[in-house]
Amino acid sequence: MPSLPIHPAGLSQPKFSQLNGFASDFLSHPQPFRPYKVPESDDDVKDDPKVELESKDLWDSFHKFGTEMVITKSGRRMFPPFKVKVSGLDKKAKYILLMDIIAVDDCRYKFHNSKWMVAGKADPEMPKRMYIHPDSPSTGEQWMQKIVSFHKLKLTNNISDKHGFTILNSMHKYQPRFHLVRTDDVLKLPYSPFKSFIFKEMEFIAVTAYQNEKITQLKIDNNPFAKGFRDTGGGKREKK
Amino acid sequence: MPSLPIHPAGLSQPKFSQLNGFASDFLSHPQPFRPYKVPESDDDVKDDPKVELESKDLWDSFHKFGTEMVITKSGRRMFPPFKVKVSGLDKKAKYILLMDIIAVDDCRYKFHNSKWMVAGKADPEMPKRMYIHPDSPSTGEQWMQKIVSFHKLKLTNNISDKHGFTILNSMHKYQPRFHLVRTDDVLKLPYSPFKSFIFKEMEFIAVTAYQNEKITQLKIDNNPFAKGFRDTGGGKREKK
DNA sequence: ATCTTTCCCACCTAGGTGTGAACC
DNA sequence: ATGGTTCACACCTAGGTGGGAAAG
Repeated sequence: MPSLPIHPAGLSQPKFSQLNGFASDFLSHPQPFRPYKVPESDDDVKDDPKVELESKDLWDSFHKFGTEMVITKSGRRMFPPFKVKVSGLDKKAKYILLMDIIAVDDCRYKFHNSKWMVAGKADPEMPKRMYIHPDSPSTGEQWMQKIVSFHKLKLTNNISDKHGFTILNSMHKYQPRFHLVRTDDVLKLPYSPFKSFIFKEMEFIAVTAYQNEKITQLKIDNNPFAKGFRDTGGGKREKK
Repeated sequence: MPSLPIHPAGLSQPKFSQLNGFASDFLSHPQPFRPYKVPESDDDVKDDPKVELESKDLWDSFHKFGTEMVITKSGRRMFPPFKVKVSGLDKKAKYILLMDIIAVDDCRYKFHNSKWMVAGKADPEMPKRMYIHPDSPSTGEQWMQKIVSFHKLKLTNNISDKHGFTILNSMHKYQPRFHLVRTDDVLKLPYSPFKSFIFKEMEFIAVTAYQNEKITQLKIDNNPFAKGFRDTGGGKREKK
């Protein structure tokens, strides 16, 4: 066997990526997590995680009118993007950061007379996937160093989706959640201490086309990719 | 501590990513690897890795004229991109795949009278970084499933580069190498069995501007991002 | 003078937006 | 008739090309 002199001049941390950062199926059934802190253990006095939602003001301005998120067959990102600042982690410990999206209630909605109203019982929900942040696992120090972004998560209404996108029902209400798990390996996820966070202002209704024009305008005004639809300056379209 | 019901409906494999897939500095000094196969051990009869260079014909057509790779301050990809098909791995074992680029000789070159000639002794080399494939570590099965691409590697001549790009000397000759390490953790890299591969047709001279117009033409004809410079059809430029 | 490097540019690829008509 | 969904599209962001003038 030839033996070349290799000099690894610097090596990075284990991360998640590919498959759009999404999940495969070897742990495809709901599993309970162990509580985050077990008083008897020595391991858990080392951190006290705090999580702050980025662009809270922007989320609030959407939430005020009733946030809508478009879902498409080919997959659509959320806007605003879900980003958090994390602090209070154990710098040396490894963490996996995840998010998922759960149904808020058992209702189907409709937008009638400029208002969202209950329109019956919810359709059956598809099993929800966990979106593991592609940098996972990383040390507490690395997570706290920069803003953690989940903007690559995609939503779809295609129940046959093979990309690993999050499948939602149109005209149903959802709540994103954020999970912080202290572990160095995905395989240990189900048995590792964790903490979960919910930001009420991130609640939204999934739609295939925007219902509330105030929401449409907020998207256009704030999403750089929709700049082409702005009245002012940059865009080429004029309001009539 | 609130304990939300989490259902991880599928979890993916540990990967590398971010920092452009590049290295940080906690293992920043050359280290010897253990030989790939140790006869006394049980662990090593499980695989017999084979590696095949993708687009070998394209590499050959460049190599025939003397491949040149542009290096810039802001970082430049290689073209053709380095891609391999891997086979003969242990499906269940985990591997980390890496590449690096080493100086071929101790010479500085110049392009004179349409030929590359030695023009003196080489300039001092910067320490070379290992580029760890962002999907690392993954199982043999996953690596063999699809073509493994290192196209995101970037070359630079900026000795102060902070991105983790590979720093090369202009007008010097280089040889990319490919390394296959059987391990599930970067931290174990220096002590894990490995195998290295070299493709002679990937040898190149680093330049800040193309010297051989035949190389320029091959790049334009084959790199999709240079389509704008093609004479034929798609492009808008006309040769004069 | 000659050779090499730098910078901005037009021109691409790749892919994220809401639109509005068509479809169901 | 109504309401929800789909699709091609123009218009963006983001970033990978070599050219050519200017600089070193």
